[in-house]
Amino acid sequence: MYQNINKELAKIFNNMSHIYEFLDDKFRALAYARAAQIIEDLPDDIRNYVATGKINDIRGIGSHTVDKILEYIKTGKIQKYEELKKLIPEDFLDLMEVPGFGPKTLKRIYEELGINNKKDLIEALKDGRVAKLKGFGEKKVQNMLKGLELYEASKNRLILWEALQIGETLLAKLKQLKEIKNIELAGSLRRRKETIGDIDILVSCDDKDRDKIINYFVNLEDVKEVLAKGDTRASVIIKEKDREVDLRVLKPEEWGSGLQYFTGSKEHNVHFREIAKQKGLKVSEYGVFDAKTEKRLAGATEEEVYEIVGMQWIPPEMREDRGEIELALKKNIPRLVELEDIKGDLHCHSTWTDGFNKIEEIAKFLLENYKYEYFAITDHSKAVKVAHGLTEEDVLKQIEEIDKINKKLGFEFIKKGIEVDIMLDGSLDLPDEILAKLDWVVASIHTHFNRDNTDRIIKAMENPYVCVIGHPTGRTIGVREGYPLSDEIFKVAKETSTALEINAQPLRMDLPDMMIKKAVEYGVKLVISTDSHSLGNFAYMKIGVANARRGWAKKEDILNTYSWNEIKKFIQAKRKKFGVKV
DNA sequence: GCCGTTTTCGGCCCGACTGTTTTCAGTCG
Repeated sequence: MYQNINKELAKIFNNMSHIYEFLDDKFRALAYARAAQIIEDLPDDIRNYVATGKINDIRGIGSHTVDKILEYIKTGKIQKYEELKKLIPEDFLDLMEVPGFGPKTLKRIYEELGINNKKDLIEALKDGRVAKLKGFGEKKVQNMLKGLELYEASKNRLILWEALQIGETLLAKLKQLKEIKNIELAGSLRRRKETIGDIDILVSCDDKDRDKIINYFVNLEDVKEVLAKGDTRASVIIKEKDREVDLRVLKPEEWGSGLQYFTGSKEHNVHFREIAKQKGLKVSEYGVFDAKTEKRLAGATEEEVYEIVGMQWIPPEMREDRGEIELALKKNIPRLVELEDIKGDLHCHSTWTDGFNKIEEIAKFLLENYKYEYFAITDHSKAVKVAHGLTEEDVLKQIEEIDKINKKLGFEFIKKGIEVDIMLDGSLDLPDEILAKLDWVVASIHTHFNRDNTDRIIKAMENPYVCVIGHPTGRTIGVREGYPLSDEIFKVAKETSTALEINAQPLRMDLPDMMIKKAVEYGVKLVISTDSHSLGNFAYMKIGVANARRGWAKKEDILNTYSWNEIKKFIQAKRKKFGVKV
């Protein structure tokens, strides 16, 4: 059992990258930034890669970096980093993340004004000393102060769900302009990252309509402040959450290359362009060109942009440079799961515990608003006292009620389920005789978040009646990190025919994308669930599917894309394996 | 510091905007 060290190591390499930027060694800076990103993205503790020797096969991590990783594992320190830190004021490492505070700017302030901390720097910005430096000026200083203010305010990024709401609202308003030919959300929002910094909107139109569209955008009632406004783009701060929204305006023939470029990720684009370059092509947001003749070869659609570089179109959710480019070159991009594939929601709560709606109400709502074939009521069990969890008797009574409602509906729309609690020792807080009477059993951890919970989850998976592990890592985005888990859980999930949940609550998104990817590699079945506590929550399915796609999950990896009969086979197979009554 | 079907040396994605200039550097995405 271990505490994953990838994050701390990535942070160090990221800081080293900043220091090299400060020292004007931008290519070393780039190399370290890449190494940091790669390490942060690793699905496993880096020590496992060291132990198996796989560390030497990772593209972007060379021998010098490996040496530093080994040094860190052995001593808890990296000598080179300790030396580098002495070359830059401590505060500047964080400051370099602030818009307007680039390495050159900070260095000149340091060298010419002798300022080496954030407090003095703010003072010098305010009293005019910085503005007097050659090449600086009043406006630049104001922008730096503004950047600092914004940085402090937006340290917490928006969660995907909030960003999507904001983005789609703005999209709807812009769509009213008939001059707009194409429109899409771009950036990390289009890739459906779990947290979003800025919101990017892309439109295409004829040249003559550009001004009108940009002016319409910066004058929307949602806009609090205009940061920049040019011929091809505008940046604003919107009132809601003080968020930056960028609008880019493209020509119709540049739509594909522009959308590809502004969707990112940066790492994906850099890799993509490198490959294009090797093939004698030059890619920019304006199109794909022959590097020699400058002849324009593609750009109107994303498909043709990827195709001319010899690749399949890549779904935005995969564009993180995690191997998707290699797949696309081999024309092996999988058909990822889609919202329309989902046949039911297998985790929700009713008024029996902490939900807001009665079971019958939920059933009618889902029949009217979703094309689901089934859904499961999975209220809490008795250990969850704050939610008035169900006792054995309560479960039996709820089964009766569901039977009655199903009879009224004329078919078995509602499946009888439970979200049973996993105790500290891995046992469940309801007996097997009760679980055996239910159609669907979610087992979840709601206590002891500060320990490695691999053992508890494995023990729960070894219960023949547990169908799926709910929100497996227990994380809350921006609030609480998930508890450590070893890869053993994927192995045991596969062996015991237990599914893992992709919980779609906006603050959970649990499993996280990289663990979904790993589960898929292990051949583990997944269930995308909203964990709804009110009718509006069922809409979260959209971001659950998005998260699954970020983990490269296909339709067949997701259990609730199957009919109930097929799901029953999955459940029965597990019970058979454990030799209990099917 | 990384990487290699032209390379173990010499490259490392590309262009717009801003503020400061009067042709450009720095920053950003």
